[in-house]
Amino acid sequence: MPKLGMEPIRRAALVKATIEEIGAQGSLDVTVGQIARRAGMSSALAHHYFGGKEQIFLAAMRHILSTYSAEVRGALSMATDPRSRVEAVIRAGFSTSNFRPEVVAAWLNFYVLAQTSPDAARLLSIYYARLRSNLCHGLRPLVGDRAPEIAGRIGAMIDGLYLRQGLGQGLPSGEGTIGQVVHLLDLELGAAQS
Amino acid sequence: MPKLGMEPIRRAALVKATIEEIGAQGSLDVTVGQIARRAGMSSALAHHYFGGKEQIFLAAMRHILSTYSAEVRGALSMATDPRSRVEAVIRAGFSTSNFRPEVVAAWLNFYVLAQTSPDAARLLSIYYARLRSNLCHGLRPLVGDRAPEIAGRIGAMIDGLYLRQGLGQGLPSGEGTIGQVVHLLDLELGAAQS
DNA sequence: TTGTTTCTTGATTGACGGGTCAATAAAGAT
DNA sequence: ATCTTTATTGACCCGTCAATCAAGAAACAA
Repeated sequence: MPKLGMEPIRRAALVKATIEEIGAQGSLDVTVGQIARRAGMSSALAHHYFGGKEQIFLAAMRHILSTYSAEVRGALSMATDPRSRVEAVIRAGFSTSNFRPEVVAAWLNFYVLAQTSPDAARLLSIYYARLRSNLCHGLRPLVGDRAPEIAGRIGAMIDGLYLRQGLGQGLPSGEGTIGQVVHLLDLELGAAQS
Repeated sequence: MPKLGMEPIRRAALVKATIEEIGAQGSLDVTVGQIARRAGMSSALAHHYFGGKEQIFLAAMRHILSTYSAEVRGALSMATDPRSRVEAVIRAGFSTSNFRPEVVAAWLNFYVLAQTSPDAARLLSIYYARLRSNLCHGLRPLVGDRAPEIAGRIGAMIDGLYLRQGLGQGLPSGEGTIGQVVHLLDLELGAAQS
């Protein structure tokens, strides 16, 4: 049965299974055995390819982050004016792929992991820096030096809405969630003009 | 050595030790043994008084929530006009006692617990309902029917800033954090007037 | 004194989970 | 044909941890 060149296939399957398992179980405590079973292999093979549980999680996190980055790039490529740039970043953050319950649950899991794992903390800070940079890039032509603080507030609200969604305390419709952030953007732009 | 009437003393010591241990260790995974050792007793005694690990956590969460409620009541008692009522709620949420790293870490822990424990989820929803109610009560005289959605945005930003603080990605000064939310309040009030 | 209740812990149990290892099997290389 | 590399797993080890239990020690009641 052993086919050659299995490594990338197995790694991708494990990353996919990790995200699915977190979402399916709802819990943030998933075992390597559960992930491996969902991916159709033994837990020993998961260890063979990744070395440990934490590295499996980090690989899943990198996958989510790279997907997110690609979506942001795609959305930005269609934006012409600064205002639509900012909206593109917000919409990408709340895109269906990022907003699926299992991905939100994965984010919560990674938040927890970032408390103890320097690698996870580093990845998270990269995400924050990128988000800030993307928002500032669109905001600076509109509000100048006030861009960083406005970006901070928008980012905080995105995180807060994410959290509530993950806890099942958010609004039922995800579209309304985007509207909340866009509303904040409107307020900030209106205040900066005066 | 056994003194009589130890139960309330032991329970309070365990609640205090639970919060301290979460903050001291930084991690969200604390064991009953660590909590009991910090409280100066054996893990068996902790089980004797609380029955299980989850109930220890829930007791600590209830303590934090009741402290928070008392602070909100105290701050509201000194507010006269609606605007200062809203600010009082915001300031109480970011009071030094709620904003200490160990309390923030405890909140993250309870978020995680709420994913699996119905009791924890119930407590969290009570917190959310109270926060919404407190904010709406102050906002309604100012903005009328728009109070609920504005309260939702303010609450989301509070949560988001909490999250960043817990992850060490927030601003160094907690005072600036309050300013962010007050800034949002100003924007919302200004927009509602027009 | 003789129970009885309250407090307290060391020792133990049982389960779970991450990680390792030897062994097996296929595919290619020499 | 033999050797090496890659793939794969079942079985096992070891540590951790929640929860239990039996027993001891102090205060109190009879």
